[in-house]
Amino acid sequence: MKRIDERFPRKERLQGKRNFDRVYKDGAVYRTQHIVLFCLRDNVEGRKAAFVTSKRLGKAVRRNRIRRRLREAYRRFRAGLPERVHLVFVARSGVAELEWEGLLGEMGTVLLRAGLKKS
RNA sequence: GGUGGAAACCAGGUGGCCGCGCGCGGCCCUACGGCCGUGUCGAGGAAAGUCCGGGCUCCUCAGGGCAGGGUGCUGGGUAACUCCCAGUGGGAGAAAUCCCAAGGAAAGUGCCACAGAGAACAGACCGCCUGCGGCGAAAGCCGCGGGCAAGGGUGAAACGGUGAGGUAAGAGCUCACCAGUGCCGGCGGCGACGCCGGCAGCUAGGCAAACCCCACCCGGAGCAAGACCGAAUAGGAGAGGAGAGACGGCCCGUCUCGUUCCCACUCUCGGGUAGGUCGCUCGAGACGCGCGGAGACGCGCGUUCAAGACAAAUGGUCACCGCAGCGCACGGCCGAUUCGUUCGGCUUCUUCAUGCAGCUGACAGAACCCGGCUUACGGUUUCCUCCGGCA
RNA sequence: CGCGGGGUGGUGCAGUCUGGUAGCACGCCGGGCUCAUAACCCGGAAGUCGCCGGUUCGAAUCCGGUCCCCGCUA
Repeated sequence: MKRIDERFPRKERLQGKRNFDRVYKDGAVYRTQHIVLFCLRDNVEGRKAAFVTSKRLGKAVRRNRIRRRLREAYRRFRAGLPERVHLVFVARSGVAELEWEGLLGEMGTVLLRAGLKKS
């Protein structure tokens, strides 16, 4: 079996306030129960993603854990995504209680809805 | 076994698979960077709150004062502290032990509600005693005046306590003892202070976490400090300045021609935004040993380099093992029973001792770096206090 | 990183500086007025003063600690 590329290097992280603002302003929005996805495909450089955990989700330890799990889940789908797309994943309350399989499933769902992934 | 208290320590482990950051090595490469390999490498005791104290950096700098703020028993530790250690004096407790912003109220100002007669150079309601007058058989009562502060009552607090003398009744009015205050002396201690002796006066309220006084300390900002590199656009400074003149503006000139400057163009320079790099981790460092000290801590020697992110890395997932608790089963005990069994309850003690792919596992994430404080929180060990039982 | 403001009946606020009585409005409850409702009139209940300590005879108030909420600068 061919090993799939599950890496997520630093340069694929979305950084800088202006990039975020652009995705929030011009990007399309897709929601599931625990994830909100902002997605911008027009006129962007590279494939970049970011994960947002607001203070409402808990203190720093809890937010870090949520963000790390989201990133791990994203890694599983990264290779099948388009080359030019900016993504911002926003965690909603309840993600922390989600099982790993459930989180993977939800990540797949939200990417499917955004049309970034074939079923 | 319980109970209360004090210290010290730990912060589950191992291994796959997939990732992230950093360092090192190699290869590719103009460079940014990419790929591969590799590592005693990669969160905490509080990384937290940001309550103190420093280092570091910049600003202002001739020195000082005032204002403002902080601290407040003594001695020591420290780079420094509001911290720590050792003591002193108070307080809590049966004890182990713990707690205390603990200078000054005979510098000044202010406050002390309600109650109460009186609350700050005390006061006289009831009361006690007494002189005179009146009434009355008397006890006594009434009126006017005087003496007193023992007793009652109020209050958080009422101007020493007990006893004796004294007196009309009383009172530190006098005396003895005690408590407390001030002063002097001696002894011990570096000192706070303690102990002892003497003298004085006769009692002097509390609150300075009220204003304040006294002593000591404090310049301001903060790593988004600060340093360097530096697009695009606009603007600034300087240099060059061809060609055309039918054609920009201005000046000289009637016009033509011509010239200077501006503009345009080219080049250079400096400031500087976005952005990037540095600051950024070797430091009051960590560990070990020895010495000094009662301790905080200090000194010496040796070894060692152990996170550096920036919409913010240090993880995700699976398996096994360990510890503690819980649950269930089994076992044990008790009760009921149709006495094969089945059902229900308990499993708190003693001895022996078993299983489960069972469940649960605390507080919490570095953001320039240290020293503290405070708060959150799971567990282990040791020592001590008191209580109960057994020997 | 550095600061500021706030927490008091159900709600919104006074009172805190200068310590002794917690007050106002709306709402709520009961009664009256009305055929009835509103308005109006009368009466009433309701507050661990965020929490924990300390100072004081006495603390919402003074002091220290702590928790939460809101906001500001870069």
